[in-house]
Amino acid sequence: MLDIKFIRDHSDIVKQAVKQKFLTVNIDELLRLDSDRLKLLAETEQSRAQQNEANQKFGSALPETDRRQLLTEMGNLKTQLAVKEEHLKKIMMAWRQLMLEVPNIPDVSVPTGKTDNDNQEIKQWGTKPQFDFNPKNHIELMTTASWANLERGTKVAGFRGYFLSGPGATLAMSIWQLAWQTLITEGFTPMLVPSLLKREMFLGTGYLPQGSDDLYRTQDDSYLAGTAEVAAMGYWSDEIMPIEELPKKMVCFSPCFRREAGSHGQDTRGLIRVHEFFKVEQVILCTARHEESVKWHEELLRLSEKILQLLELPYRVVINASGDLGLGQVKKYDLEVWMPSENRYREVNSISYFHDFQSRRLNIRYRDSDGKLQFVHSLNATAAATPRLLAAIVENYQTSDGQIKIPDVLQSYIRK
RNA sequence: GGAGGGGUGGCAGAGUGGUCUAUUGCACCGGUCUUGAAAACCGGAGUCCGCCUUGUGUGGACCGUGAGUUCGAAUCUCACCCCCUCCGCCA
Repeated sequence: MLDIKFIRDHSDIVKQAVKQKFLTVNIDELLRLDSDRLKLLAETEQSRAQQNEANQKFGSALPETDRRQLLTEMGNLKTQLAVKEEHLKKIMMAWRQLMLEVPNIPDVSVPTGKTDNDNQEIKQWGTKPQFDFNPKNHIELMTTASWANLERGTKVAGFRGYFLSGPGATLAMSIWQLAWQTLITEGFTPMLVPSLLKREMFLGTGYLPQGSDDLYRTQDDSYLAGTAEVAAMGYWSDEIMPIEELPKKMVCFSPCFRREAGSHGQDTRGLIRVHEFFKVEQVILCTARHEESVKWHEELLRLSEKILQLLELPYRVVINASGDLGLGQVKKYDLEVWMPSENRYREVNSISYFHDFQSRRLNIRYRDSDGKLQFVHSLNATAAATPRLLAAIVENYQTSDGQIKIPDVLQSYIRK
């Protein structure tokens, strides 16, 4: 959510952001509603002031005739007030709805473009493996070695279901461990967070109202989170954080659920796109300065890269195009790992910052050195998501006889 | 799933229709006293929104949330959420 004052004063910038993100939010309509809202607000508040004044008189001793007259006057006032309040309530509902749809402003360094085709590559790291044979894809490699079982997966869980077993299962856990330990060493607080969450947490983080197709909802109207970020942010909602807590760096582990509603035709087999996976996620809350956000954004990029580097996986860094940004994101880097079987890079990490877009919705604040309340800035980044990352490892570490080497850095997490 | 008790400021906790500008205590900030501190005493404090003459200004809202009754609700009614105690079921 943006500050309505900012929207009023910089409607051109906001409209530009709507265009850049290829959204359809009527900012002029919002501004119209807003001025109606303020006008009605002033009127109802004036009526209430009269009401309060009359209440003072009722509290004191009053001659019976005066009391009668006042009762009649207040009865009329009540009727008028009820009409205004009803009107105000309608306007407020429409206003809130629109406010939730207003996107955050992309940073100037974000390339304008509609899809991930317009993402801008800024770096490549590592050496793509050279095979003197036709590299197999992760599905063939893993099912042959009984590291994964997709038939059982779909039998039990349905479309996009999977089992990991044997070394495949153990390796997945070792990847979590690698990310987990690496980030704890970097000063992150480890957290296991819930995934079954209240609706308001999704509104607060910007996944609702527009993303409802991508979320699983329960019969109790709670939702399954697609990332630990939702719970980690919700943890601090409606709180005033002691300034000493900032920057708050959290490393969170959780199962992640995604309906993938808009991508039924894509990656229909294998472990790249699944409904249920596990992720180690980095979340940072920092003080409300753009330079702070940028600093921690670069730091998150460094840490996410570090994990891929430890795994010695060839990858590239891209800046996401404006149309590929989420509603609240100011800027996002994706890390894409080289997939030999596809001869292309695939996204495994994304690293974003939001300024106060999320904290304003979730009401997460701190008191600055002047004693003023400020909304914190928030950022988050993937550290390691399995099984997608596992699939990348398997493909890059395959040998000519269909075996899979274990990355050196994971050896210590594995018994044999 | 059943029964009961609760939710009031940073914390504790009073308030059962108007005199509430929410009692009081603790913690906090300022002052008096003191060489300094403590104690004592005096005083002050919240958040959000609006308005203008931008001030030590002014109006409104905030007692879990939302509706309702009323001229008027922390207080009465209803629904929901959350917490506690006990019972049942279960990992």
